[in-house]
Amino acid sequence: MKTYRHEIAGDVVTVNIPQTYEDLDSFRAWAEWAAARGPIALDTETTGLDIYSETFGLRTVQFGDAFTAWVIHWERGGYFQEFALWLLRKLRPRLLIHNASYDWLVLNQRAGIPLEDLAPLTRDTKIMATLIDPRQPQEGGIGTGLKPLSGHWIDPSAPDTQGDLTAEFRSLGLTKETGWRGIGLDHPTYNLYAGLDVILTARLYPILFAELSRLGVRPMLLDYEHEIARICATMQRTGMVLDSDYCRKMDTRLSEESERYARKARRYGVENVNSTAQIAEALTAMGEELTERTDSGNVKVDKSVLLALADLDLHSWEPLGTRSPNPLADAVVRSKRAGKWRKAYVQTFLETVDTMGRVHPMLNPLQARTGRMSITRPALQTLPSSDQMVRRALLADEGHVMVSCDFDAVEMRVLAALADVKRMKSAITDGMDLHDFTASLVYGPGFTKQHRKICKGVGFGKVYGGGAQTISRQTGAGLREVQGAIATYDRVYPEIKRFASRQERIARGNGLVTVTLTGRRLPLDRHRAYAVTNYQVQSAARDVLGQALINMDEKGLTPLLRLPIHDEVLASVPAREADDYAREIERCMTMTLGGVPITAGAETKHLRSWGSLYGADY
DNA sequence: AAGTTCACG
DNA sequence: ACGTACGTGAACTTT
Repeated sequence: MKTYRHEIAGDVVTVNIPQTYEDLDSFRAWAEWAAARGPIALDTETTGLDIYSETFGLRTVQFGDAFTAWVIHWERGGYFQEFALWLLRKLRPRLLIHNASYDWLVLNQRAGIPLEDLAPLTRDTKIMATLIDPRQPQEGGIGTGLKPLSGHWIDPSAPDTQGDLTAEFRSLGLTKETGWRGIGLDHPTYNLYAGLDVILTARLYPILFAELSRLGVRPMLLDYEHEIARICATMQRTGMVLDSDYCRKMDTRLSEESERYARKARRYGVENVNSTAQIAEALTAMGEELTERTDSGNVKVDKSVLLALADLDLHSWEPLGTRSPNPLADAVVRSKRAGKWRKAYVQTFLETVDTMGRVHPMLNPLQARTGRMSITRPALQTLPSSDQMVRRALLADEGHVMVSCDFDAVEMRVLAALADVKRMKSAITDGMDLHDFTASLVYGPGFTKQHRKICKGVGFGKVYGGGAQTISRQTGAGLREVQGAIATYDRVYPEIKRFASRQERIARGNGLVTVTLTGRRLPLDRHRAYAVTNYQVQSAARDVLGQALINMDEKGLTPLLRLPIHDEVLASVPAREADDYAREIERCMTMTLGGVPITAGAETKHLRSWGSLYGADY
């Protein structure tokens, strides 16, 4: 047995690395003893984060408690794998994992243990930490990584196992990317840190548990988050079918387009279309007046500035006919758009696709401060929606069609529920269009389309905490008119202002933390305490989506789910019963919140591509 | 590392 | 007293 010792919070802890069958037998004896006493912490070391690439490998599986860790060299195969599998399949102790989704998916993919088997055994210390404080260190929080949490709760001198290893990689001539694969399986630091991670996780658990109960966070919220984590991990495992041939054609086409317009920009002196300084200088030399400034005071040459110079509508890119188009501005926006679509989307699709032709984006069910989910590599929540070109690359399964189901104006409904806005609630219950109803209250029955637009803008302003200026800019309506609309809005829906000031007062009395309907604790930034309304609304809307996912899971729909997108769910459903599935998804997304009906509408064009739901048919 | 821009809800 | 649009991921340039 290879053994390392290390001091954590004044205790000497032991990291065992079994080398022989006899060593593994000792591991088994320890596991049986430990499992009888409580949960066992688990972690894995892998060759990288690309779980679904062919070359991905599971290197070690670590188990441990607060004093002892066992680093099992999975990579050595044979008995090493058998003992790890014995623990997970036969002994089945309760498990403590930091960021469980990752290890579930790794063990599912490389050890053949379904995540459905592991999830019910698991408590995730990252979820627990996020419910205590969701902020990252740079936002003024503790952080939710194992390193900052250990430093804060266990031992300020706890090693930065990842950071120190990265330094070790460099001294071995490896990089952050190649190190996890290239470092020797017997490297002392690698093994010591692999073991310390589970010891730290084991120590974190009781501390975070006590902290959650001290703060009064309901155990139900913790259970709910673990369910959502399982559902999201399942979606990640399933992935989405990619039309790779189409992607390659799109890659070529976008590359040509980007380069063609870049050449045109070069004729006007812009060598690099991504250089704001070059664009500003060249446009000024052409006699354009650039009046807008960025926050730091530089000349602003973003899309809205450039499209105006190119005489194009901000959304449709149709000619406006208000001035003679500036050819450089036109070339720059076109080159940049093609370049971005290619680099951020198409190329990431092709880089991340697995051998079965599926992409498996990473879903983080609890990423934003408000609890909102995020999706990365590829960032499938942010694909262009104005044009179906990029979304066309993603398909429903063979024999399936794509369905998307959106909540109806969920944030306004959540606001009505949380703030108990009487007239809003009855309008929603009566099935009226909320912005029409508001416009009729503000402007009378003869309201115009422009009036409705202003009221919609004011509604957004309420949800986001925006002022008259921003709403005026967004809606294009005059400042005075918007100011008047806001004043009337506040008169007809007086509960919103009352809710906002009440929530802000409570948060200030609670160390600048607002607690949501579901018991989520959301820290506010001192200078933006007004954001409390948005935090409350955004977070409750996220929990409505979470509940919908759980409803769908209970109906056995999880294998069909593809993506959660804030107020929308994307699913791949059998073509023949598509409409039945669409109705079932709608039912799962329908609920009431504080007496307000939350409804959803599913859409399908009975076609395979996601792009089919946007514009023309494909 | 900071700043800018652009894609989404 | 006043007024503040919210939350993300990703690529790229400049420093």
